[in-house]
Amino acid sequence: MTSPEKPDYRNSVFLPRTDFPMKAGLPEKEPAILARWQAENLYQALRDSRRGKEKFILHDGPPYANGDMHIGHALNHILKDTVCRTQSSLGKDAPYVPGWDCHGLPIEWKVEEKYRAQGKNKDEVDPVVFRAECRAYAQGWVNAQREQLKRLGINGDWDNPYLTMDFEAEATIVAELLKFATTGQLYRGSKPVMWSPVEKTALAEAEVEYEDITSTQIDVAFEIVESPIPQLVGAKAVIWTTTPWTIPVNQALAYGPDIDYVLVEVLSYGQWLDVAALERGDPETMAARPEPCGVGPFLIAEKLMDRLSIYVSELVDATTQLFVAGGCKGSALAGTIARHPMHALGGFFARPRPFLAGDFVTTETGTGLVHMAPDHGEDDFLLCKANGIDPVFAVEGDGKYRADWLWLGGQGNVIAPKLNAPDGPICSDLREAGALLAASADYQHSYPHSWRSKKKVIFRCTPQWFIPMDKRSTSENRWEGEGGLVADEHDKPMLEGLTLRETALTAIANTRWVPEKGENRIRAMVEGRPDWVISRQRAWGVPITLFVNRKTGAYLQDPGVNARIVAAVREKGVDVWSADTAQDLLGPHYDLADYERQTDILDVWFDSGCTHAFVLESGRWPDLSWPADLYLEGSDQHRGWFQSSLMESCGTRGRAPYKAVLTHGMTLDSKGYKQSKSVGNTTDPIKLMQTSGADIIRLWALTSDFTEDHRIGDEILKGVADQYRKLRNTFRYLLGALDGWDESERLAVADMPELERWVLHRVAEIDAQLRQNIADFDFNAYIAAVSTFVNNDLSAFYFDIRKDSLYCDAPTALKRRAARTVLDLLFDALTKWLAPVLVFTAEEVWLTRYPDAASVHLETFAAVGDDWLDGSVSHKWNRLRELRLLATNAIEPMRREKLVGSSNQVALTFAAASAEDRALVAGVDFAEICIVATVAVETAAEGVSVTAAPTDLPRCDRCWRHLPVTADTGLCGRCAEVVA
RNA sequence: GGGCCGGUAGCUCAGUUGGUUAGAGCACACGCUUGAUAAGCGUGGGGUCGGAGGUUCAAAUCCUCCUCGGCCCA
Repeated sequence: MTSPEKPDYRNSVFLPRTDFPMKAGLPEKEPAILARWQAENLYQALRDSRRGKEKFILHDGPPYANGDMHIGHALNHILKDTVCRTQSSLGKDAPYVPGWDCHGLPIEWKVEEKYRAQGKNKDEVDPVVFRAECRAYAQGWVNAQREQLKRLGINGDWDNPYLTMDFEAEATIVAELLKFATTGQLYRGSKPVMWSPVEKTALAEAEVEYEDITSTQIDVAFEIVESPIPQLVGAKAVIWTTTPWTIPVNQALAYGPDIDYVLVEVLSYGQWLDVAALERGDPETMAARPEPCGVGPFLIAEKLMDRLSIYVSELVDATTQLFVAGGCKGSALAGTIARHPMHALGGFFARPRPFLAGDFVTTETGTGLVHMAPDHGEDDFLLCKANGIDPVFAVEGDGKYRADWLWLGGQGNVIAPKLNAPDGPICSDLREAGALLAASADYQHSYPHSWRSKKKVIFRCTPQWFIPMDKRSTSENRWEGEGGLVADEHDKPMLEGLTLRETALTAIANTRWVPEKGENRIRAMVEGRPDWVISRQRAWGVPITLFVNRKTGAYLQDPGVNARIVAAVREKGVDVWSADTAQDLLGPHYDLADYERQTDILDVWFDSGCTHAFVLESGRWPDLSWPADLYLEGSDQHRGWFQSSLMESCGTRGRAPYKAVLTHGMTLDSKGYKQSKSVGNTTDPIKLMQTSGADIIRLWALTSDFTEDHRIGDEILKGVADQYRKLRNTFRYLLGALDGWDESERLAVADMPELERWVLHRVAEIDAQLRQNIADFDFNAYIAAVSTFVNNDLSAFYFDIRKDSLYCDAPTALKRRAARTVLDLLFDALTKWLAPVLVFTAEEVWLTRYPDAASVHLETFAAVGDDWLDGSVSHKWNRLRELRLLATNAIEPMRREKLVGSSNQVALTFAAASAEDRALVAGVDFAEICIVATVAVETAAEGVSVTAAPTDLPRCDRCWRHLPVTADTGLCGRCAEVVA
């Protein structure tokens, strides 16, 4: 109860007043702000306001147009948006043209799925119709993701995004491919791919699933016909396989160079044999040694020789004994040659089967010797290729051996259990040839199956188009077309005699990688990568528009034909590459009958590798230019887009299409595990926008260390929301304290108290730091700097001290005017600093203060006054804050003992040995700084200490400070004047 | 299985070329304020720096191994 005689001075106090609510309500508010931006065309307005300014070109890596935005997309786009917005805050022109990757298998799949649901087979559908469906499907997801990204507050040219399926883009991709063709940087080779004999098509890894099956395992003897080790000649190398059907395509044997091998004789003595004595070389036993029994001797890994005993006893009789007649390291087997069990058939089967050293050979299963069919295995293919052995394409697309194959020609299917069975044709023939040591249909293992037909798939070599990594460029095949020469210090055309790999490695060295470790990663990958396979046997993509001469096997290189093809694609899209149009595209000088029109399409990575050409260089987006200042994607893109773009650009322009590359890590769940829908540990940004708001997600993205893998989860988001609330309340306080602000209040810095000058000094310091953080793309440090400033310097210190002046001083008081001037400057600085991060909240704050103003996002950072940085003020106030800490520490025990409540009730005694400290405290209103009643300064013998006691002074009824007051009014002198 | 990257309070992050007792913010606990009030201020507890070994006068920091997790590849 207020006593009646005491007037209530509440209404004479200038308390903060604002409509800006403490509770954000972002999910409702953000869409309204978005609508406003859309209505005023913020993106275009920003371009207009930065016209002619220094550019910063971030080139958007295209997400795949398939499915809703997930947290990884959200993070990636928030970072891109923050980069553009912060660059824009510095006054640069930082356009952002978003794009999508639209071709490729996953989309094709979804469309096929739809057909299957209708009981239709993809093969029955006209490719033109099929591609139109794919196009529509991709466009649908482009539209969906576009809305989701807009909702996140990403500022971009959403009305004019780039799509890799635009006819213009498709034409550019074809043109880029033809540049590789023109410079001789394409060749047709072959490579084993996953192949489904049922669907008669190549499969991608994602189309394959693994199932447990039981296969026939066989052990086969290959007779050695030549070897640097004479004892080996005539011996039988034992191999083991679970795919008997690959034996008719065998071309070599592989051994492990470090594996120990033994030559094992099989003795049939018919009675007990002292093997130990034999191995000792005991002469008596040796003399009585029986002749080998006719099978063997066998070459096998020492560790696996027990395997022999399993079946030799069956082959000969139960009394066999194994005798190790010699041994060697695998490396000694180099130069050894065997012959195929079916060598008698002649031709292919009569060729020598060399022993090759393979690192992949282990002694975990089998015999330590591996039969090599380069047609049907990755390891086999690479090892044979390195030794000059090419695939023979004996198995056709339907899984049958080709008709002219000497052994089993026209038979198959190779995945049929019957063909591979122990009593099937392969085993029977091998048995007859005396080469089959064992066969049993009992090997259980996991084996790839087609995701659709559920049938087994095989590895099968098929012809593919490649871009060579190590072919030396020559003057006649260097590309010097448009875009080839760019004025840039790093730019060097692909030099005479350099390979694509060398050019790319140089480009990597000339690129800024953020964080730096990204450079290691991509360099290692480029150093080790094989030739780029650019062909796919698919429908939804950009065709490999090559005509191959049926006689010479060379692809046609005619600028006129190429120009016609590019023009046709530009006009009509990829459908224009068809059998019907082929002759027209070839033109009158060539006869289609002489040429094989390629029907493969391009790897979608080639598409994405061309975006720099289509988007930056084409002029279609006049705000953009080539090369990009920055590419910004997840660290997985070192293998993906960063590399495809690098290869494409190096092959055609001799340098990278980017000056710098920023990578972010993957977003994991709260425990650090990978997010996956099936585990159910995903965080859905779309839901989060509906419950918490986009600004919360944005703040999360930037407070995490996004350069590494980072986490998201409820607890983390709660912390982010707390941090958001602190920032929001700071704005609320600023708005409230600046209520009724009038320009006439503004005071020059020189007229301000030192406390205000200290705040401005801090603003200047932070401004400099933030600019550095922007240059480093270190947004984590950026937010931390702003947050710490708000918490420590403002909320806990400056605001707390200045409440008295703001609430109780007369509006004309210089101190209050100085404080309000600084609050105004702080409002300006903070709003603009946070605008690139809390894009919605900053706008809400800005428009609350300036309802008729244009968007805060058109602004640049607040100008820092020349006179703000002040080292001596900074030094002095840093010390004062240390001394203030002693004061708060001294007050705390009194509070606990209930001697005082508010610090205003405290009388401090400051004792210091240092005259400097004493002068410092005496030279300022230290009571005001500590928010206490009085401060007495004393000289101490040593050190510095602060003691606290309750003050005797009465409380002013208006300002609540303990001061001398006039008895009748209950007011201190200051308040009496203000009230009067 | 291979290459690369990472593990610092409950959470998010700092931690210079090795150099005092490893820091900040948030959260938590306690207290103050009740004129920023579903706010603000103060004080406090909390870490064998993933584990083990090594180098060194000295290790979160350098080396080796192990472990957990991630990306890419096989």
